[in-house]
Amino acid sequence: MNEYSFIFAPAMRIKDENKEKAIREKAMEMIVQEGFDGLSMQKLAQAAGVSPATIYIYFKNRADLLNQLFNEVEETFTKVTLADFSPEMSFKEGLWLQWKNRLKFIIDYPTHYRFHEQFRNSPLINHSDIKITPFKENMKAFVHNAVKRGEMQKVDPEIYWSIAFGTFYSLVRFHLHEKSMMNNDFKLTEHKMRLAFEMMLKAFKI
Amino acid sequence: MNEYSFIFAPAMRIKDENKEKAIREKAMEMIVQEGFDGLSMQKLAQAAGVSPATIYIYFKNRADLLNQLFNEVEETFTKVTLADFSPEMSFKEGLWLQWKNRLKFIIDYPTHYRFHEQFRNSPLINHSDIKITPFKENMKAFVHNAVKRGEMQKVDPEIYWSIAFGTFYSLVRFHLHEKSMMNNDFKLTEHKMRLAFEMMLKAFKI
DNA sequence: AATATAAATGAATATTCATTCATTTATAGA
DNA sequence: TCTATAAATGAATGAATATTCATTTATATT
Repeated sequence: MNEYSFIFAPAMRIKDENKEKAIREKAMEMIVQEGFDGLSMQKLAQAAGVSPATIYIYFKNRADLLNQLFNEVEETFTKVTLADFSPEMSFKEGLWLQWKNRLKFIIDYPTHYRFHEQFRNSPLINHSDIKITPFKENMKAFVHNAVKRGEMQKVDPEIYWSIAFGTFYSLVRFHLHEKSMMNNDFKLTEHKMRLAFEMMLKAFKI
Repeated sequence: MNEYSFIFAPAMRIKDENKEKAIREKAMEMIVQEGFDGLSMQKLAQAAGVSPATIYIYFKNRADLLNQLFNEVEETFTKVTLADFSPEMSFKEGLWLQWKNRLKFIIDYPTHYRFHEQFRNSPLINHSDIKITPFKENMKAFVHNAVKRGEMQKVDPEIYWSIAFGTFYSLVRFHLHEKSMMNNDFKLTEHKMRLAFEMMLKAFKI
């Protein structure tokens, strides 16, 4: 299949997109539920209703499968997180939108999020910085504007990030797994998130 | 070997404690470097300079090894973190000591810390709440006292935790791995930690 | 020195793994 | 309807896996 298909008119069986989708989804589910070593190609094939050999039509090998999944997740994450966002927004408004967008991603794609969490620092992933560049650009410009307008004090980016998002992600962890710590049933509602958000903001006051 | 050994005078070859220690250490290193599936019993045996069968003298099986390692780490963590700490301390002083103690743990036992990070939410671990109870008791009393003395506003424990420690652990992640985000060489010095700490504290002001 | 005990072992076992390959199957165009 | 093409497959391969077991080895006491 190439751009001259219509001229040379090849006749070929087309790929069944449902198969690839099933493989991707089941793979993520298995990894999230049983960890990376819980994913065997044969068990995955069975779960996806497919022959083991079929997986190798869509993915070069196990490592490639893993990397494709990871990249897919990062792409979706960036898209959801930057929705309606602009670096020109006021510090408070922009940061709150970030929190809301991120919560949306976690609620809408919980498996993706947990999968990403497992591999964010894994040596098994080829972290190709390129993909998250637009994201970083946006965040950098956003902070720059906020400082210029005197809406927040100037700090190391890591400190900014840790207060603004470290707090948020800790709440998310309570929401998602840490049932044993503290209370046993913490649900991160928008209301609770707002409470934490208002407190966190004070840290940046000049 | 039991408490009546001296009476019945058994004659037996004694365990070589260096062997167990080598197994434990190499196992953690291998897991941290290559992930849980990078740990095979035969490779571990080789790395520890021991026969595969020897591992099974000290550990019932692979899962047991993992659990023992995890428990060992949590024990050390609790000890280091609670050093010199008292729930009677002022909010500011107590929280700062927590940050310092935790940083000390991470600096002194980086492998332990990374190992713990990998398995904190893993289904492979039998999380036996019991172990961290003294720790939770201390923290609960500490917050209770601070609220009573009017040093901080009363908030959900998860929100308190997320601002106070979510911020800290995010800094630690930058320090330990996230070389690709932001600047490429963030070193968490006590000075930078103090800057972040002072900002974070403002969130709790009444 | 002899002995009883458990530590320590290397080789063996049975299973599971990722990947390949010779065939078969479905389908778009002739 | 026929044909060329690539999708899809089930079975096979060989390497690696966790665990076991029949022996051997070291040593504290007699």
